[in-house]
Amino acid sequence: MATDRRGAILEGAARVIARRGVRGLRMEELATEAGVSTALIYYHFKDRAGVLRHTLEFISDRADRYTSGEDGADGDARTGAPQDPRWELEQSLLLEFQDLPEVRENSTAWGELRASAVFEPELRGDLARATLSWIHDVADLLGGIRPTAPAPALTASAERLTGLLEGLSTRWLSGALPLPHARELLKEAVALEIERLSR
Amino acid sequence: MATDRRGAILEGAARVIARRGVRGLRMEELATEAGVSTALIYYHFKDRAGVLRHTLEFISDRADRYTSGEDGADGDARTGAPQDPRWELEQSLLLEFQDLPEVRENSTAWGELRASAVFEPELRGDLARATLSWIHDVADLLGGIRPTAPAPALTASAERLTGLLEGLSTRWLSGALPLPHARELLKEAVALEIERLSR
DNA sequence: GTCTATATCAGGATAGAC
DNA sequence: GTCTATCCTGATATAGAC
Repeated sequence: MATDRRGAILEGAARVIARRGVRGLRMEELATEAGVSTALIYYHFKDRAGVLRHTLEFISDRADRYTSGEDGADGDARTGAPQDPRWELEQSLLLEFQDLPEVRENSTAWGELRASAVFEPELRGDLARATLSWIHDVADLLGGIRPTAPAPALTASAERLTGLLEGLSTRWLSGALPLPHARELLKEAVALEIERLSR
Repeated sequence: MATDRRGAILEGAARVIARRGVRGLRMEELATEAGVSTALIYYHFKDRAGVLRHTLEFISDRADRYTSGEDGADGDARTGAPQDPRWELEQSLLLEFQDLPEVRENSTAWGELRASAVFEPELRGDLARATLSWIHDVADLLGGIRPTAPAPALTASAERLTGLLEGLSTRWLSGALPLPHARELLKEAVALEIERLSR
């Protein structure tokens, strides 16, 4: 749980970003949040942009962790038993729609980074890499469900599902879409894509 | 084309926001862009927040205008002839994926607005209203294609399509998704939803 | 209505001690 | 590695002349 200062700063940054947004991140508020001085932040991360970059990395690692089931909500991961692939896909997508602090932080920060990348090209590289690997993972899960579907079709489905997820997520976080409804919409989309891949 | 200063400021603000984002809008850059002094901006709009409010209003009015076909890309709107409903639906969605300055400006500003609403609850009201009416319009178009589909199913499809559109739009604007590919993905999603509604 | 200053201040960044 | 203190840029906003 990061007793080291560096880790504490990153965790603090994730919380502050979730609260204020990337553009609302103030070095001093972050210092207070993490219980350190501003100078220490600069010592570890060079400048504000450095904080942002490393926080993005930190967040996507964390998302990988909870997405790949190590601490799945149902504890099913403890049994080494192979999961139903469709159930696994749904879970991995629906995990993003939970009202838990860590999930909310990740979603918020992710949305912020995505939105910031529109104006800050230096963020795009990492973001593109993370997105690509996410799409790839989802395509793999789809491939587990429809082994005969051609790769490009799997990728396209994964792009739509993850794109929809991002769109709905922002609506959720901005209070425009209740969580259960978001989950319903996404589940139905999964059903449609799976059906499509069997043709 | 707004020869008056006030209009020039709003047009300039739309351009600057598209370039720098809502949070990157600097009063001085706006002044230069619009060819006026900063003092004049404050004279007309009171403060930075005032500029933002009026610009967003300006932008959503403009989006209504081009979305409702007055200057459709093909000029088909001049003939009073009833359009093919599916073609009409695709057009109205794909209009958001064009690399024209005005469209880019509107999409960018809309994305910014949506992202800002996550942290600024006072923006949520207008945004929710606009979103709802958009969803309603799309559901109507879907109803024109599948007249027998029940209303809730139409709404759900419209929510998914508009949600996907927003998600893909941000990816496009952040350089993660080429425009033609975004269009393909969206078209296929339309096809899937229409097919679904016929069951 | 519009401009040329300029006051004011927040916040990013650094120096230097420990 | 970490802190205290402080500098200084850049951005909002205002005063006052025309």
